[in-house]
Amino acid sequence: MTVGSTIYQTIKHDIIFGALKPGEKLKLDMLKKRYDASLSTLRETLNRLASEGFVDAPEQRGFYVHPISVDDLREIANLRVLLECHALDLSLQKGDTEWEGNLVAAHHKLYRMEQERLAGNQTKTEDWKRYDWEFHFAMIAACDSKNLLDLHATIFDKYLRYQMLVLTYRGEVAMREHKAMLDSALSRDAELTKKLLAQHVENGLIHCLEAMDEQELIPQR
Amino acid sequence: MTVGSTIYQTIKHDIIFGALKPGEKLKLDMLKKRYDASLSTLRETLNRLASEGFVDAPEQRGFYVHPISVDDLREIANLRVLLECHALDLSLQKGDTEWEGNLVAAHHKLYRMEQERLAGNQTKTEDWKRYDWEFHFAMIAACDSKNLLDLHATIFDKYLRYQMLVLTYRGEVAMREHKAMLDSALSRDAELTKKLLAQHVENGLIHCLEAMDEQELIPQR
DNA sequence: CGCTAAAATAATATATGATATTCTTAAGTG
DNA sequence: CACTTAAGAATATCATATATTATTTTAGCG
Repeated sequence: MTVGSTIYQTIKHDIIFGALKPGEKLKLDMLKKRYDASLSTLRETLNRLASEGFVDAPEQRGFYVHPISVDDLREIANLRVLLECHALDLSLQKGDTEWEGNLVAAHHKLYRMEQERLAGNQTKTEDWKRYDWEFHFAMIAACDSKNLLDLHATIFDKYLRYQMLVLTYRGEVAMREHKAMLDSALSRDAELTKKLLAQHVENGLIHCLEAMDEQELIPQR
Repeated sequence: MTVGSTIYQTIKHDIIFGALKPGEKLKLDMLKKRYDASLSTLRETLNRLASEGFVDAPEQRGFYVHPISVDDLREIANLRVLLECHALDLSLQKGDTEWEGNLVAAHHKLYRMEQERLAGNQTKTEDWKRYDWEFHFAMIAACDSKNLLDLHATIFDKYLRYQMLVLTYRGEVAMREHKAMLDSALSRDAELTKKLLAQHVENGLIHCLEAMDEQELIPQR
């Protein structure tokens, strides 16, 4: 698929980065114009997104961007910790030197981006988030379980949507957390790395919840 | 959707229960005749199943039933333990009397079915597996995380496909395991219940691996 | 004037046929 | 025997048509 996979990525991207808003009705007619694809292709895409949970598809009533809620965010943060910690365990056991190299590289790129943001350059948000993803992925890449990596990637994206929603930047703190995780991972201290990761996500969650509260973005359920 | 969701369930069922074999090519023409649905509906269905991992959809080359492998089974068993144990933790914390009632009921139905099988009645395999699912689901039903339950349900189904593949029956042993889990869950002993569950799945895994080996069903990767 | 029911409208789910592209296979060539 | 080419098969995409179901509007009634 060329058209299909393109549309899929585009719509998923638009949901994650908020161009398509939580709860928004996805009328096929509108999508057709907006993404310039045929009905069939669009419906295939929406079905995939529905089964991943980015889109709701109540019977006979079309498609909606999956709504947000505090509970949903909490669940997702918990699942991210669960899956990523488990993957970390495996990855720190199995990772070889090649893995270490990729990890160091991924961290370096993320670090550069974080520096830039600290210096005041708030552009390139998507690049920054991509580097963040690539770093976390590099950490668990050696876990050697495709099933696990797939589940994690989806949950990560769902978590990312909430982060993008409130666009909160934790600056130097998150930067230090990333560095600490890199170090503990390289020294193969799984327990410490998992603890740091859990805190990292937990801190992000708190930040996110506060911002959602301030911006009055959200129903409790 | 009536046609759509029906076809979805049917094809998923046929994959899990082996009517559609691992690695089998799913030609649209063939599916059209077999399930009596239109191309568009079928493609929507296959896209959903692909995103859940029951079907592979390599670009431009149609659809295939996701192949089996020893590694895949191992990954899935591990993920089932991870997700179900986590959900157990939450569920034992939060479950109320209503939950206990449903759990006892689910166990009773499973127990009856297991008795019947022990007595030699090997029919109703699908009912038996449904009761097994309902029991495990009842255990974690109070975890209060839709995201978690969804992930678990999918992993459970993938695990089930392997079980159906080798059709091994662990008889009295599995029966005792279920009873032990019921008791420890009702007494809210999360650690014990998790331990029992991990063993339960691990035992099933071993059984499955042995049977796969005997039946020469499988490539290592 | 507010409410319910009927009618009109809009949108979805499904099916079909058409076309361009791509994959697969078989045949032929060097 | 490897490689290229040509034929055939299958897929991906699109446009269109229709039945069914939601939603909105309108009209009628209390």
